[in-house]
This record gives sequence, structure tokens and C-alpha cells, in this order.
Amino acid sequence: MTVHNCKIELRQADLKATPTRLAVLSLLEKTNRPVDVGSIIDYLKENSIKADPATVFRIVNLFTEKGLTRQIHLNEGKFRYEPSSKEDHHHLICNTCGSIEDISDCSIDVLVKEINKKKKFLVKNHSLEFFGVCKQCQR
Amino acid sequence: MTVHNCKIELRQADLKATPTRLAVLSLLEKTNRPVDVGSIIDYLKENSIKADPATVFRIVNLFTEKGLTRQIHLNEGKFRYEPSSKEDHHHLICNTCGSIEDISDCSIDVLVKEINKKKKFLVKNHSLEFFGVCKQCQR
DNA sequence: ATGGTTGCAAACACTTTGCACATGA
DNA sequence: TCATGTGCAAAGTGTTTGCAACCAT
Repeated sequence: MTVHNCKIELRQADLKATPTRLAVLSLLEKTNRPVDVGSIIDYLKENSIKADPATVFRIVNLFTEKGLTRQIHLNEGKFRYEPSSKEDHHHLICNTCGSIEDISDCSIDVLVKEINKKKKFLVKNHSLEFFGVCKQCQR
Repeated sequence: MTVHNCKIELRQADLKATPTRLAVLSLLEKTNRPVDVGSIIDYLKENSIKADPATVFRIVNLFTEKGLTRQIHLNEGKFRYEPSSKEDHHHLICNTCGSIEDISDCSIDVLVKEINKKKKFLVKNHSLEFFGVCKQCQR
């Protein structure tokens, strides 16, 4: 996702395209794992974009509100964010090395339908994460 | 779960049965939804058991470590705890009224097996929560 | 020009930690 | 008695907020 594309994406969400927002969005787009605010700040620093933590929190909250990103939680004490341009998926989190792998072919829809029928509960979204040991760490 | 049973449970986990621990454990056992530390402290206050927040955090962490409780996260900024005596289950969280309903008949095992086969990832545990609108709030 | 965006400082919520004292077994 | 549990105070994260200055459109 180029910076130009990010600009368009921001405009479509009715957001001004400031340097910090562009940087955050393109970082999220290009990183293949959910990112927390701390890492975003580090990344910005490395790229000589100075931004206050408060601003970054405001940005990710706004992005999430506008549907540009998803807020996810991997049982840490903090939230992570990933672009909602990625198709709906879930994660395999390795407790040993901390790697995060995506899985997308999740047949959760069946469950959702069943819940709707049995419990009359209208599922809007769900979180599903798997914790364990990745292939590399198993030896 | 009686206080006496809680004593036994604590002893089995190699933990001294102090008044605060007994109270926390029996609260968790008798409450039918996952409880956060704030609520535990409120409950203790109401029952004139004075306990420092630090102590309560230590207690739930110890309980979780010893396998007496499970730590769960419902996309809030904090953790909740439930007794692991309850069979493995998941939750339906209503975004409107905040109600939390259990669902236990979750056919996730199939998924877990598939992940193991396809990705060679060894799943130790998983989190699965559904967010949406409960029956009552749908009108 | 002006309304949305940011930096700064302060505050907040949740959680952990060190240490001295207290207590259950 | 003595290892273990607790209270208190302090500090550490992660996150939000108010306000004045700033900047993208």
C-alpha cells in the first residue's frame, strides 16, 4: 500500500491526511502482524517523525472508529491494531517465541448461525485466537 | 460451592486458606459471569473484608497460576477471572446491556485439529468470544 | 479562514513490586 | 516457629483528556 493510496483511504474516511496519520496507516498496511501503540511510536521515531503517544492513541482509536483498522487483543495488557483491508482472520500466537501467524480459513460462520438460532443472540463480531507452540519451537 | 469446599480446594493447590482467599474463591465460584478485580474488591468491602488491591491481584494471579481460575479478556482494558471448575466454554457479550451469557457447546475441537494438521501449530488453549446484541436488546 | 489535529501536561485505570509486619499451619 | 501472606506506598504500563497552538483543506 503506497503513501498515495493511504491518502485516498484517509480522505474516503473523512480524515485529513497528516504526516503522522499517513505514517501510521502505511505501517499498519505493510506490517504482517497486529501492532501495538508502543511499536508504532518506535517506528515513527526511527523514521524521524515525532509524535506524541496521545496523538498515536487518538489516531488508532479514530481509525478503528472509522473502520480503517481493527482493534484486537492477544491476552496481553494492551491492544493491537491491524488494517481492516486484510480479510477477516485469526491468529496463532506462539507462547515460546512470540510469533504471530494468520489463519483465515476459519469455519466460524457455522457456529455464528447456530448461536443465532439457539440463543437468539445477534453476533456482530467475534474474537478467536489460538495460543500454543509454533512449528519451529516444537523441537 | 461452600466455604468448606473452598478450603479443601485451596489446600489441594498448596495454598493457605486465608479469609481473603476464601472470600475471593467463593465469590468466583458463585458468580455466573467472569469477574474483574475491581468487582472483587467491591464485594469484599460490602462484606467487611478489608483487602488491599495488591493482595487481590496477587490472589487472582496465584489462583490462575495454580489452575484454580482462568484469566479471560472481553476486549476491555482489564482482565476477568472465572473458576476453572466450570467446564470450558465461551461467552456472548451484549454490546448494548453488557450481559454475558455462556455457551459451552462449541465445536472448536475440529478447528484445533485442522490447525495442527495444516500448520503444525500445537494449540494449547484458545480464546473465543462473541460480541453482539442479546435477545432482550434486539427490540 | 477555520475546524480538525497536535503537543504537552496531567490524570486515570489497571497492575506489579519491595519491604516490613502479621498470620495460618 | 517460620514460611507464607498481607498492607502500604511507590512505581510501572497503557490509555485518556483539556487546552492552547498549529496546520491541512
